[in-house]
Amino acid sequence: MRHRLKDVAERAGVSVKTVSNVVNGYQHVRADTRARVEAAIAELNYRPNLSARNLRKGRTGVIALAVPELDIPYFAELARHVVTAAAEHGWTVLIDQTGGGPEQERKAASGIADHMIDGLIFSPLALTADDLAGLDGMPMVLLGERVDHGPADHVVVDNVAAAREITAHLVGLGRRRIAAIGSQRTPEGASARLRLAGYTAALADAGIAYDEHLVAPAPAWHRADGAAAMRHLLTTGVRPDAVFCFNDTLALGALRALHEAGLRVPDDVAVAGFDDIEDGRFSIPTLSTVAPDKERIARLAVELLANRLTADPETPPRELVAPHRLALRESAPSRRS
Amino acid sequence: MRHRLKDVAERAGVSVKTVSNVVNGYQHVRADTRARVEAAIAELNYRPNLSARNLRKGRTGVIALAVPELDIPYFAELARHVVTAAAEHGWTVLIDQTGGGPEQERKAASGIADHMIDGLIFSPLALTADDLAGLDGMPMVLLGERVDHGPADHVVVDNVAAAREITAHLVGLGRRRIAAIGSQRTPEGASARLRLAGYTAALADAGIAYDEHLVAPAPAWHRADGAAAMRHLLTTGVRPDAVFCFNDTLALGALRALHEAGLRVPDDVAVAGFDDIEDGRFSIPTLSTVAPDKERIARLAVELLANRLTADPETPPRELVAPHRLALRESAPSRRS
DNA sequence: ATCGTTGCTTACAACGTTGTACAAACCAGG
DNA sequence: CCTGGTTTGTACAACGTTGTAAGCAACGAT
Repeated sequence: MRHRLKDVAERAGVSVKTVSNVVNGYQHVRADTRARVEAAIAELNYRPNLSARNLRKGRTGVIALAVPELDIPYFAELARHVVTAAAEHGWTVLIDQTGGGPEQERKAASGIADHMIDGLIFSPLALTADDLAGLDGMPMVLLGERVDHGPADHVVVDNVAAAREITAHLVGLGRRRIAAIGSQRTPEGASARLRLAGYTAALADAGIAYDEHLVAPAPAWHRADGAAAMRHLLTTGVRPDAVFCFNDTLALGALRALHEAGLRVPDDVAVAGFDDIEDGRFSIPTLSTVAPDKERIARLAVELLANRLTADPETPPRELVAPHRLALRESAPSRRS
Repeated sequence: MRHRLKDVAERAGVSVKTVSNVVNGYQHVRADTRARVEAAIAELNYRPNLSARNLRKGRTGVIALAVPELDIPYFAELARHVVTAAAEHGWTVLIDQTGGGPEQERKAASGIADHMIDGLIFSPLALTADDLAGLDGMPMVLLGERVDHGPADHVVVDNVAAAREITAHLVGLGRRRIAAIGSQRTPEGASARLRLAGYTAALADAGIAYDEHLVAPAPAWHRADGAAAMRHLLTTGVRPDAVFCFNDTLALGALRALHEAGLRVPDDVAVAGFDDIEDGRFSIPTLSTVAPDKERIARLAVELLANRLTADPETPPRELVAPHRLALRESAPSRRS
C-alpha cells in the first residue's frame, strides 16, 4: 500500500509537479492549494521514494563511515560523534564494518554502497595509496595514519607528539624501565610505528637507553592482546616500572595482567594508554591516557567531506590535525607518587 | 567521470540491455560478446548506479539497524553480529543511532531511510505500539522488550528468568541483603521492569523479604549511573552484601564505587551484571553476568526479517526467544566464598 | 483595450536501470 | 532450400522523482 506523487495529485486535484513543489517547500503555491495537497499527503500517509529522488538529484543524503570494528570502543565513540556532526549537515550515516582486512576494505571503499552514498569517511588499516588511487571520484576523508600524503583529505592526531608527551610523563614520575605494548611490523601498523617513534623520542630526550626487550608486539589491539603482552613482559624478567600501551584496550588488558601477577598500579608499575575511551574513567585503577579530541576529529572530517562535495575536484587534498591532551588519572597520576 | 551502461555499450558496440545482461549474469550471451563487454566495463571502471537499480527493482539490498547508542558496548557488540549475519544474506547494514528519544526513534522507524532500505531491525526504548502501527508495510523486527505483543516480529531473551537465575545465584552464595541497581519507572524502562520482576521472584523463592531501600533507580544505564547509584546505596546505610545490576555498564560503575568506598568484591559485596560485554572479562574483578547469546539474537533477527520480506504480509508476527546462560566470574564466583 | 508582470500551475523530459516483446541470426532436419 | 525451434541481440517502456519551459490567469500600467 505504498503511494506515489501521482496518487496524491489525483486526490488533491492538482498536477504531480505541484505536489512535488509542496513536498519540497517551493514558495509559490497558493495557500489553499497547499492545504489541499497536505491534506491528501496526510490521508494517504505518503512518503517520497528516496531511490527515485536520488536518481533524479544525483545526491543521496547518505554518507558512509567505514571502520575496522565497531566493538572497539574508540571506533564506537568516534561513530557517535560522526553521526552527530553529520546530522547537522542533514546527512544520514551508513556505518560499515570492514573487519580491517585488505579485501573487505577495498570493497567498502569502492563497492557495495556505490552510488548510494555521497561520500565516505574511512578509517583504514590495510589500505594502500594504490588502492585509493583506483577509486576515481568517490569523495573521501581518511582518518588515521595509514595513507599519509595519499590522494585524499585527511584528519589525524599528532601521534608522535602525543606518544612522546605521555611517555615523558612516565619519565617525570621517576620511572626508568618503561615498557611499550602494541608494536606491529605489519603494513597495517602505521599508528603503532608513529606511537613507537614518540616513545623512543621521549626516552632519548630523557637520556634513557632504548631496550628492545621492553617493547612487546600485539597482533591486534584488544584487551586480550594487552593482557597477553603484559604477561609475556613479566615472564621474561625485564620487570618494567611503567608501561605505555598504544591504546586503551591494550592498557585495560595490561592492568588485568598486572593485577593477576599481584603487582600494584601505579606503585609498582605505572600504566598509560591512548584514546581516552569511557572505560578508562571507571577502571580500577582509572587510566591515564592520551585524549584525542574525538568530537573535533569527527567534526573536521564531516566538514572536509562537505567541502569536497562542493569544491572543484582539482582542489588539492588537505590534512588537518586534531588536538589532543593528556588525561592523567590513577594509573599514572600527575604527581610523583 | 562516472560512466553509465550506455557508455559501456557504445565502447563494446552492443546495446545497453546486452551490457545489463552481462552485468546481471544472464545466461544467453555469446562468449565473445561477453568478453568484449567485460573488457569495456574494466576499461571504463564502470559500476552500476544503485539508486537507479533500486528504483527499477524495488529492492535496495540494504537493511537498517536502529539502536539507541552505539557507544553502549552491548549495542556495539550486537551490531557486529547483525552486520555479520546480514552479510550472509547479501545485505548491507545501515546503522542508525537514535539516541533513544521518542521523536528520533519515530523518525528512524518511519523517516529518513525510507525507501532506501528493505527492512529494519529495531531496538526501541521509547516507542509505543501505536507508533509502530503507523508504519504500514515497513518490514521490521524488534529487539528487546518494549513493545511486547505488538504488530511486528520480535526477538527477546527471557529477562525475567535470567534475572531470577542470577539473583538466585547471589542467594546461593549466602547473601541476604541483595541490592538491585537500574530500576526505572519511565515507559522506556520495560527491560528494567522485567529484570526487577526476576529479582523479586528470586527473593521470594528464597524467602527473603523485598526491601525497597535496596532498589536503586538509574536514569540511564551507563557506568556513571551505576557508580552514582552504588554510592547512594552506601550512604543510605543499607549495607548490601550483594548487588544485581540490570546491565554490565551499571555493574562496572558499581565496582568502581565499591572500590572507592574501600569495600572488597566479592568478599564484602558480590556484584552481578547483565549482557556479558567484553569489558566484564577484563575488569578488576572480572564480572559475573547474564550472557545472552548475542550472535543468536542477531541471526534470528536477520532470519525473521528475511522471511518477512518474502512471506505473505498477513503472516502473523512471531516472537522468538534467544537463549542465555550465566557467566560466573570473580565478582560473584560459582563457589561459595 | 493592450501590454507586460507576476503568481501559480501544468506538461514533458530526463536521471540509469531492467522487464517485456520482439527481431535477427543461427542451427538441424526434412 | 525451406521450416521451425533455439539462441542472441535490440527497442521501448517503465520505476518515481524533479528541472525546464511554457501556459494561463489576474493585475496594474500604458
